[in-house]
Amino acid sequence: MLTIFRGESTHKMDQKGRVSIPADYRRIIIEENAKVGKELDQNTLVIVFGDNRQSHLECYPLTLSREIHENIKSKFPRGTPKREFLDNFFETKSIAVQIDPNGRMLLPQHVRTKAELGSNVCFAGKGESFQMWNPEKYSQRQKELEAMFRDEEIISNPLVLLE
Amino acid sequence: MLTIFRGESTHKMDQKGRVSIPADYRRIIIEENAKVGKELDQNTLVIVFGDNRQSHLECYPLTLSREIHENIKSKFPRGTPKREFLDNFFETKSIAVQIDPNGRMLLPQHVRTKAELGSNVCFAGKGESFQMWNPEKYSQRQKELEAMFRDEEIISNPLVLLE
DNA sequence: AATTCAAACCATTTTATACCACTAATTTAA
DNA sequence: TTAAATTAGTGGTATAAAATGGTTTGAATT
Repeated sequence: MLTIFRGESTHKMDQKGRVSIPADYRRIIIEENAKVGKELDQNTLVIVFGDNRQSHLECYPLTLSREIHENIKSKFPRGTPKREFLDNFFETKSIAVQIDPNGRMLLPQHVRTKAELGSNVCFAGKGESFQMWNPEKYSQRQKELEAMFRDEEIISNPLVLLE
Repeated sequence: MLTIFRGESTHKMDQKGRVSIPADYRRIIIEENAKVGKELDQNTLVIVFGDNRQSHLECYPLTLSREIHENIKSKFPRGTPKREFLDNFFETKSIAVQIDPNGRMLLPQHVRTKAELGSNVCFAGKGESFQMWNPEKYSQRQKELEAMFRDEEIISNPLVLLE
């Protein structure tokens, strides 16, 4: 089984804020969460909505959420500005949601508003996490990404960047 | 594990000073307190209002309150200025409140006054603790935080801070 | 005895969760 | 390769829980 979030897809969100989680993402989340323990948390995922520099939602299993938390704690002493900033970004500006029996999650209103989500939501796998986007914002971001390396370097194949 | 205070929300406070504690925070508090023992203390939480450098309330379960207390005792000998300062900050300028059968806490008048709390209270999860804020003060602080790293470093994603 | 404040109780609104049903797509097995 | 079975995605409804407002009781204070 691949523990890599892959691919892009669009799902419906209803008025109550319910969205189906792509089935393969769901499997990865459950499988990852199993490593952490606690049966109760088994179908939990963490969603970071962050501050105004980000217009999408960043989603990950408890394993990665915990890794980030531990990183923050060990690298930045309590009371320092960076610590406060990071705690705020990754903990205050985030939520934990449950996967319901139908494989959906329920996004609270303030999160939907923050990410400008309407009746359609784009999912994008990003390896160890996945993202949720407003479809327009998403294709906009895609264009930006494509343009980003078009001019300076002529890249026939992005693999060259890995050299 | 899910014992991390997360997210932000706003709750009403009535004239008597009663505020609902976000349900997930409540669960974490109870779960944490269970580690300490004493059935009586099961639904107690500690609120530090501190001195004038802080305009919010810092709230945590008995486990953390105890940990802080032990830390102070072991690191600063009785009679030293630092010891006096810390005792004053974390013990004198704090209260222990109960969670009532409806999931609310009752804030005494002097604490409400100190934190400038009116009919709306902002809750902000901070990992091992959570905070309560006057909504205006809160959004003001948020702006400050966001500005804090905008100019000096170009951060497309705060994760780079973790490298 | 009157006043104040905390605690308990009760009721309503809102929101989240569970439950059920349908369709489409995919997989499995005959 | 088709029919049956399963899984995915979606919508609606019923139920439970959370948030909050109000009233009453009880203890402590003046």
